[in-house]
Amino acid sequence: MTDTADPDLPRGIALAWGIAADPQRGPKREMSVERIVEAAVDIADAEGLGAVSMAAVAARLGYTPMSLYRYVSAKDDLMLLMQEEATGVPSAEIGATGRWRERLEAIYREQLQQYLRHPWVLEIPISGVPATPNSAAWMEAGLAALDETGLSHQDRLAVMLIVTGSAHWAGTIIAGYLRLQRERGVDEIAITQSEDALFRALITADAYPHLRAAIEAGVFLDDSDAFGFGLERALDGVADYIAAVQAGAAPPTPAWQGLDDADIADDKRFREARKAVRDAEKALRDARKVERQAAREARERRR
Amino acid sequence: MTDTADPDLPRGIALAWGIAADPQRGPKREMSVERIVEAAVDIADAEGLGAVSMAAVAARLGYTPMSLYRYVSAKDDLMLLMQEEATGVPSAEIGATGRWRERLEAIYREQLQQYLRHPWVLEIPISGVPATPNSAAWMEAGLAALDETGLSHQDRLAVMLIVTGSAHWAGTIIAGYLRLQRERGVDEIAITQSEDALFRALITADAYPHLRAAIEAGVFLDDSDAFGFGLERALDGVADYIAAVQAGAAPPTPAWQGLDDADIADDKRFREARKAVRDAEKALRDARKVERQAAREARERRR
DNA sequence: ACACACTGTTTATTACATAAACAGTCCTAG
DNA sequence: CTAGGACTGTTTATGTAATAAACAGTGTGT
Repeated sequence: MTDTADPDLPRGIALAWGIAADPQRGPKREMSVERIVEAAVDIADAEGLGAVSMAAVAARLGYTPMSLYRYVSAKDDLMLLMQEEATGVPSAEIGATGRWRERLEAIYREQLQQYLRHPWVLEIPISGVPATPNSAAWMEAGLAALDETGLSHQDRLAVMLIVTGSAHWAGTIIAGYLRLQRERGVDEIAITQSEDALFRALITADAYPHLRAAIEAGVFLDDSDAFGFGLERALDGVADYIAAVQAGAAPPTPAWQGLDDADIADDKRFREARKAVRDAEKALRDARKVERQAAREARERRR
Repeated sequence: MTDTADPDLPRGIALAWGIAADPQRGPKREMSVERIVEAAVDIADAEGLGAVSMAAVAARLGYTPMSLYRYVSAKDDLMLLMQEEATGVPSAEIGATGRWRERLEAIYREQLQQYLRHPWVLEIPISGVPATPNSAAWMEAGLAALDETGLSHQDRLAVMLIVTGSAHWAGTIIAGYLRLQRERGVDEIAITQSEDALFRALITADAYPHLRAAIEAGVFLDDSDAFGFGLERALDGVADYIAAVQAGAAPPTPAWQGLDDADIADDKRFREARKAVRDAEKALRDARKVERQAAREARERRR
């Protein structure tokens, strides 16, 4: 990794892509960007984004606050790397099985899961499409799923915007409830009940007749998956649209000109690197399998 | 306004509903909650939420920072009131004209407009359904529009969640671009172009074939309304659903089994499995990094 | 071998929320 | 009609941030 980093590339993005220049002289580094990010993510997972201060991260690693700035140019930089770490990559299964709809649903579920595992990601402001490897991987997975539909590239992107938006929205609301639970130290039922009570006290039938009727019907005590409902309706609509396009209503831009890595596919080092990626994918797949198994068993044990 | 405020009602919410007790003795008040909120909103509109400090608000009104605490119990309180102010109420036309679909579209448009007028609202974390008069008014307008559909109250709420979620998501992304424009002092075209260039440099066809193809097709230079597309698909799906319900068909409500590992997060074996997954993810990320590096070098060597 | 790029540390500055104590104002109970 | 005290806006103080600047030690390429 001796590249001269692009001078106009934001430092955080360069780090995320692993194309930041590493220093050659001077004393050995004791820390690493990875360890710093890991510590920061641990803190955020445990105590929220607000608890992530440079001092707290440094303390967790046993250093002084200022030392972190040798690795990360500013807190914003650290946040981008934390986001990238928490975003993760889509599971390999998504790319393998099923039709476009199932695959998009799987992406939604996995993204939502990531948001609930790391709810603080939702607090980081979005500035344009994130130009990092992991977020690109999610987009890639979605576009691959939509390949069979024959939609235009524009439409595919718009559909992916629905999926990621749904996950983001669901994550935002659900994480809000989970935060309330944690803050007040009570369970979900207590929260919904006190919320319902508050509404009953404030929402009068004369000022808000329809909302009041909904409250009376107990909608705020209901725990059905309203977000899943929303996604299903949206995908129904997408299916309609695809059918219409395929019936010849709108112009489907033919989308698939072959990939151009053919020119380096015979390069030895590249082939090795590619094989390593496949192996790593397999290892991840296996680890996820074990995780699911452990989750099942833990639930079993709980009962 | 001499009500004894509910003791268990959060002060901010009491203020929002105008049922907070006003003091009876002592010197005349020079300020008012309204003026404070107005000043705070002005600052946030002009310079972002980050610029709203107690000191800044006080300065704008010509007072010292601490004086605000006589009117607002804490900054969180002020934020809730700012949010309520910025949320506003739906325009009168929405309740008067059109079928459910047009009315929901109008709500979406107005909500999005509010978000773009006051983008800082999107930075305020959501905790449960906001129990304030103005947000209740938006919900009321939506439920009223859905009255004619004959859907269950649960379904109506779920549909409203789609509409508000769409506005929120669109606002989040668009506001992100507007912020970039303001920060860098350039126009929209410059932003999308530099973003497109960044993508072209980072997204390779071998690692992200579909995404690369989309970039080649110019999707990131395209300025069509992808969010409007998303809402229309979703409402298409809602229309299908309404038709199915009215035809008496059993509505398909898919129930995914729990996403929440929260209940077993303290299980030792599960935690270990989860850590293994994270390690595997990291290994994959590293392998991908090496692969990209190898691809770059292979191309270099080829020349 | 030595200059100097680099390390982690120390110290200082600035900005913020808010607690506590204060002096002046004016309502209301006696 | 007056005194007590509730209430006003202010001053001062405390604790927590991010990060700039200067520092003394370390190891590498020339």
